[in-house]
Order: sequence, then structure tokens, then C-alpha cells
Amino acid sequence: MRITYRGDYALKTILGLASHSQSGPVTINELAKQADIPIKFLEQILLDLKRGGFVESRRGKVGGYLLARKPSEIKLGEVIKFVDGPIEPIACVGRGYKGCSDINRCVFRDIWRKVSESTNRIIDNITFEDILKKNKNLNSALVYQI
Amino acid sequence: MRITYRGDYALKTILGLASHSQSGPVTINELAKQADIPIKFLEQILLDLKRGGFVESRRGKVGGYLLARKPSEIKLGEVIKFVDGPIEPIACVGRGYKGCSDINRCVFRDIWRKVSESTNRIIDNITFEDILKKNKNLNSALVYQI
DNA sequence: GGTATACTCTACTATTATAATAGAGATTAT
DNA sequence: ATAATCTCTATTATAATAGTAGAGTATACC
Repeated sequence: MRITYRGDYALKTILGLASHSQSGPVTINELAKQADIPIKFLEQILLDLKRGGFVESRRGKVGGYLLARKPSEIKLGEVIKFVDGPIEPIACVGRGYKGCSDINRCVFRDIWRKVSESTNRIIDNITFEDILKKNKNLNSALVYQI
Repeated sequence: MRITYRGDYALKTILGLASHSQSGPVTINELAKQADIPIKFLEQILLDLKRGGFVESRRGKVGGYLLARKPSEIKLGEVIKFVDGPIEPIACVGRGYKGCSDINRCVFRDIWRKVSESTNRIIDNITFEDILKKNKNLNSALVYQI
């Protein structure tokens, strides 16, 4: 698995929307500025997230994006897998793989499967509500340090 | 993390050498044939593995490659990290990363760190002796099935 | 109804990593 | 000497990634 910029940006954007989930829609521009993401790139990512059912949009003036579901109902794993594809460290782990002749006799495949499973166990057990809370703690902790 | 062909080939090659660890050196040609790896590509990989201290070579006639250490003393994680680089799913997890301005306030980094740790826990706990045994079981089981 | 503000959609492009391929050179057993 | 083998450097094709560009569509508000 490799988290791309696209995936990283998607996560940060969902988090950004989650932190505004009470107020109205947030514009692409604001989201881009907040997370330091190139605007035109973020446009594409948001359209993608919309197709994935993670966000909704409002057009025209006073438009913008908002979460389609509550932060507590969006898992980190869902988002990153939707955007960056399956999290397997190597393709042969996936279903229906035909690339290798002796796939059923491959010890390595079992190992990479275990890696996949342990990764999934982590990322599918964190919601954006969890992340939101952690984030607030991190930032307030930093304020008190100063 | 992403396991490349290079990394996958390296692991299969070490396993191939481990299974011949009693007899003499094995030629690149034999190794390539056994694991279905392009010869010229394998040449490069083996030179790399030699620099990494995993294998030794004998030149000239009756030459070839052999393991530099016992299979029980080579860990899967060592090899794959040497060949494919660090196993972090995203660069910001690594030491001395400077790409992100607010790295210390990033919740996601902590998550990817956990993923890295759980992956390492798996791959650093398997030696090529373990893999060798598992492989024999897999193959003999298949024979009995038929 | 015009206009500013926002999202929507498709096409294009630069850079980099990956996965090889090619060929000449060096070493050693016989 | 020579055949077999490893050694080293350069080159290349393909694909993924990370954007950039620009024209189009919808909506609130005056």
C-alpha cells in the first residue's frame, strides 16, 4: 500500500469538512487554503469523493461542500481505499489475481495477506469523529505548551 | 509500502538459495529459471543483495551464488526493506521528514505510524528458515491432494 | 434578467519510478 | 586457451502520479 498525495489530501479534506459539520457548506477555496492543497487538484478529488458518497455539494453562490454522512459514520479505511485503491502491499493478495502461476503454493502471499489484514484492522476501526477529537487534543496541547 | 517486482524477486531468490543451502553455489540462470525472473534483471538484484550482505558469489566456472548467512538468521523484513526501501505507507512517517509544515499536529501521521509498526512486527518476525518449512508443507500438501 | 460566485467536466502535461534490456568487461576451472 | 560465470554501466519503454488549463453549468441576489 502506498498513500498518495491524492489520498492524503482526501483525508485532510474530509477532516476539514468534519470540523465544519455544524455550519453551512465550505468552499473548495477554503478547504484548499486550510490544508494547503492545489485548488484545481482538490476540485477533482472532491468530485471523486462525491461520487463515492462521502460528500455533497451545493452549487452557485453560498455553495460549497459538506459531509454526506456524520463523521462518526465515515471510516478512515473507507476513504483511503476508495481514493487510493486496495491497501494490499502487493497485487497478488487481491481477489481474482492471475499473474502468478503457482499462486496457491506461494508462502509469501500468505505473509502479505497478514500484513493487509493487520492494516485493515487499524484503518477500518477509526472514524472521522475519533480523528476530530484527537486533532482537537493535539492542537490544544500545543497551545498550552507555548 | 508497496512490494515491487524487484522486492518480490529478491525474496524468491533468497528462498531459492535457502533451499539449496547444503549444496554448492547456484547460478543466476538456475535461480532465474526456478522463480521465472528475467535473467538480466536478476543479475542486478543479486549484485544488490550481495552489497547488502545477504549473499556471496563465486566467479568463473562452477561459480554462482550462495547465502552469506544461515536461513534462520535472515529475516524477511530485512531483505524487503533493503531492496524496496522503508515500509512506511507514506513518507511523513519516516525520520527527519520535513515536507509538512505542521507535522507535529498531524493526526494522520500517528495512524500511519501504527500501520508501519504492525507491518514491521509481522515481517521482522519471519526468518527464511520459517519460510522454507512452510513452503515444504505447502508443496507436499499439494502433492497429496492430487 | 444580469452578474458574481461557486461547482462540474474533460483534456493535457511534466516528472518520476519501475521493470526491464543491452553489451562489454573481469574472473576462474579445466 | 576457452568456456562458463559473475560484474558493471548505460539505455529505454511504460505507467502512475501530481498537477494545470480552460470552458461549461447552476444559483443567490440585486
